[in-house]
Amino acid sequence: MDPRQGLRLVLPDRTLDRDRPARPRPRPGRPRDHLHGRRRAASAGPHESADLRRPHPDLLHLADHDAAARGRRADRHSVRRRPHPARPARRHHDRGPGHADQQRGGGRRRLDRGGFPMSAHPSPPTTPPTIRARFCPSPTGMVHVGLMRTALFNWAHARHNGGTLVFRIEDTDATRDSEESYRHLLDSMRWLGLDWDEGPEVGGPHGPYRQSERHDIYRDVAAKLLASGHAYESFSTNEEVDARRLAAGQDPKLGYDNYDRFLTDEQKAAFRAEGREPVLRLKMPDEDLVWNDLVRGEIRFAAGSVPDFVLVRANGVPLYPFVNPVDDALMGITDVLRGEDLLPSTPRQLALYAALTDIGVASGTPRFGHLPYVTGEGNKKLSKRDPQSNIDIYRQRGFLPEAFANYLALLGWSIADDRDIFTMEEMVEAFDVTRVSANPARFDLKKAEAINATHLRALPVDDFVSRVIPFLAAAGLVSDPPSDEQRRVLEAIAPLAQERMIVLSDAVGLLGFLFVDDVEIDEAAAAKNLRPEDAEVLDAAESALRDLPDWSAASIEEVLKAALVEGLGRKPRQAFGPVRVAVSGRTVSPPLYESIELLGRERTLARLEAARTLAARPAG
RNA sequence: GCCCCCAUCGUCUAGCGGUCCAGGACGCCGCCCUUUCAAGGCGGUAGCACGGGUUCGAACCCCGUUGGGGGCACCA
Repeated sequence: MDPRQGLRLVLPDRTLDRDRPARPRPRPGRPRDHLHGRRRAASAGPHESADLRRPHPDLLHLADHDAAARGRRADRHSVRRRPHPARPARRHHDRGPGHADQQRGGGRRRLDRGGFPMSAHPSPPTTPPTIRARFCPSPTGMVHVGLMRTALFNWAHARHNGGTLVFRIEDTDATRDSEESYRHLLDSMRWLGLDWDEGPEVGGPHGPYRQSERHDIYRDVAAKLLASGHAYESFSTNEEVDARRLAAGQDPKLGYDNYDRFLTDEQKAAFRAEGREPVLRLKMPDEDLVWNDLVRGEIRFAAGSVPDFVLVRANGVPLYPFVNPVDDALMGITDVLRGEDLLPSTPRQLALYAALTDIGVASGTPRFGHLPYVTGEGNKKLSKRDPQSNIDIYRQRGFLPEAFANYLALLGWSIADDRDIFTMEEMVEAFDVTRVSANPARFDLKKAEAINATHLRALPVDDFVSRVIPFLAAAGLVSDPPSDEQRRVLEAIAPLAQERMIVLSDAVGLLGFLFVDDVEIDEAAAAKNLRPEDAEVLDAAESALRDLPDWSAASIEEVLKAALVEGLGRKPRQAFGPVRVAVSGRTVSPPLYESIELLGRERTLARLEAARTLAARPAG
């Protein structure tokens, strides 16, 4: 898509006028809602849409929002919330005196709490806006499990509410971004089963969806912010700021001191004459910045605690804290679900949104929800350095995407108090951001494996077979597609294999012996079960099987028991151990008789013979 | 240093002021089943960080302490 097109679509003057707050008749329900968000409407649960979409006292919501922006007490203007029909709000996060009354019985975690972002106008909407969530990673390096958990929750949130998921690529940092990583991101999304309604490769009305193609848009918005007085040019160097703070007896760590807000034209001209180019900073409002976090409740930053921040570098390159909200605004994002690490930057975004709304670029402030960290060993957040954080290793080991998503979902969310296995569909049906936990969650490989094993066992045989084939093929055990004979063997062994596997790649070790001419016998297994005194077992087994007329698991079991247990007087454990190792090369295998049946007489006898030779060797 | 977030078994969680001497899952331990390994069945282990309030009643609400984490860029 042509970058200019996006610019034309969103930034012409009439667009700016369209939603001006001053205008008497706003348009609460956007026409484009008809294009999107209808997809899942039918599958949305019976009650939650009411919660999200019911007509609401939007004036009060607006007051709510504006109060926050103005530093008044938001709660004073809030409405008592109607309890959720199915589930009342669960906690009260409000802090400080004077909040309790407002919250009692209502809770602050209802979705409608923060007001409808897109309805910042003084007339009740006839069609409540649909939810527009987004996922906007930057394509640097490998794909992180925490990142995909964020993607999952955004996806589930959008799908549950019959909303739209926008996928945007934040590739403004050319030095770190790579095309390879971009492709990898899309691929990982698709592997996990997360689809998007707007974004790369699917398009949409708010493109382009890669920031690298949107520079003109940012330039334009920056100019408007400057012209309207919301932003100003700043010439101070870090050294100058530090010096000023020191001189005032303050800690330089306080950061920028808003000094350049008050520069006169003469001063600016003087700086330019020196050859200095200004950065563009946003003028932060002089009030508390407050919002009602979807997962954490009310969060407040005191007025003056956040300095004026840089929107655009001196060299003209726009920065993430500027570009991200601008895109969200232009793309009509209503719900921002992102990592907890971004929480401290939210007050700046709130201020930016207020400015963008004022100049007509945004039509309100979205709801924010800050998802807890995914941590590794210890309590540190899982870093990109940690090999455990790379989603590829799970995929390569043969985690099922739906099982991995299931586990990821458990990192901060639960479907019920007595259940933790579910499908993607069930997650969509039940997902409620408001019930996402605020505590960091440790990534537990053991649990992830257990969840995967459960999903694996539940797979229909043919599904299991087709998923396991690529792994066997990669190991050179079967062709892909497999031959008829290979398929026959696979289908027969599948039910027995499924309950012995944790990940798909386990099939290589577990089933390999069925697809080769000669097994390689594991040394430890041989040492344990192919000793000289075990030779008699192999002999007896061989003669019992040589002329067995009916080569079936049942007959094999019958003659083997007769020959080894009754004939040799061995305990079952001693009787079948050597045979198992001879046949499969390992001490652990699928059930023996079925394995022998599938192996066939010829290979079985040959392996018994070969093992016999091995066992007869003098120990050592 | 400043700001912010978080706090229930080892881990992930349920808990929404009485139904909780706290429920589920993973892990771990034991038993049963059993040709191995699993699966399955049964049982067990283990937790409300601490201190003050509020209340007839607190895991739950408030305050504080402690502990953990994160953020404080012309990175994203």
